[in-house]
Amino acid sequence: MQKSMEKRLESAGWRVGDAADFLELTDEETAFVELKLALADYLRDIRVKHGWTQTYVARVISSSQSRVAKMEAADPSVTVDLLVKSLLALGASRLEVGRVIARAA
Amino acid sequence: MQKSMEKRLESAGWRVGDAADFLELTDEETAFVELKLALADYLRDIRVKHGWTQTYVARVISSSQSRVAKMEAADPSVTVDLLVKSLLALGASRLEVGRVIARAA
DNA sequence: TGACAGTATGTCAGGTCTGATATAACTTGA
DNA sequence: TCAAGTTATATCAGACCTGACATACTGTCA
Repeated sequence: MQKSMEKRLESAGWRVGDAADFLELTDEETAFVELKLALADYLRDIRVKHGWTQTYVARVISSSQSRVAKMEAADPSVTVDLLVKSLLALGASRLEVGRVIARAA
Repeated sequence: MQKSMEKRLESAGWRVGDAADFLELTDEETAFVELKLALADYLRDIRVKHGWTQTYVARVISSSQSRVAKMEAADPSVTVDLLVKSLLALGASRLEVGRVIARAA
């Protein structure tokens, strides 16, 4: 695993220390977090591409600015459900969502 | 929308009546439910293909038989998170999950 | 430097989801 | 038909997630 990914995982609220510590994450857990990170990144991409603020996005998806920030950070308190619903609310298609998830890790 | 899909949505706990009632479901909501149904169907496919019982799957994913049944029925009380985690626990890859979601509605 | 817009982080009450349990319904073979 | 195996449905306490709010941080412009 690359350092950059470890950093993302850490800031996403997952402890990633030395090799021994890292073994605490099973393959499934890693896959799940990466999947969440992919959705989170995509959410930010869409927002930035359109020049929207987190506050604006929050209004569109009936949430709050702070939660949008947490979503983009793939915070552990954010579910895949919320990410997917948000993406759909912002106009992304089911096909798009699937492709984002399927993108090679 | 086909009758068969309306039936799936209904049994998944979503009210689908006449045309007017149907309008209560927004496009996003429909896309989200269909996404869940796709994951649910895939979970059942994997299980049946391997000849596993719901009880066995429950043990593998550290859950209960009743919840596996609800998952396969795409019950409203089941989240996408749970479906995705379960699929990953059963050996499905992130790529596979993405493809299932992306499959044309 | 200050003021401002935007983003990040911490907290929490209320609502939702989860595994577990009980039990009903369905299938299949003898 | 009965019994055993499997799946479906109902319920609930405890765990978790959510939007909202407060506040801190960051960048930018004058």
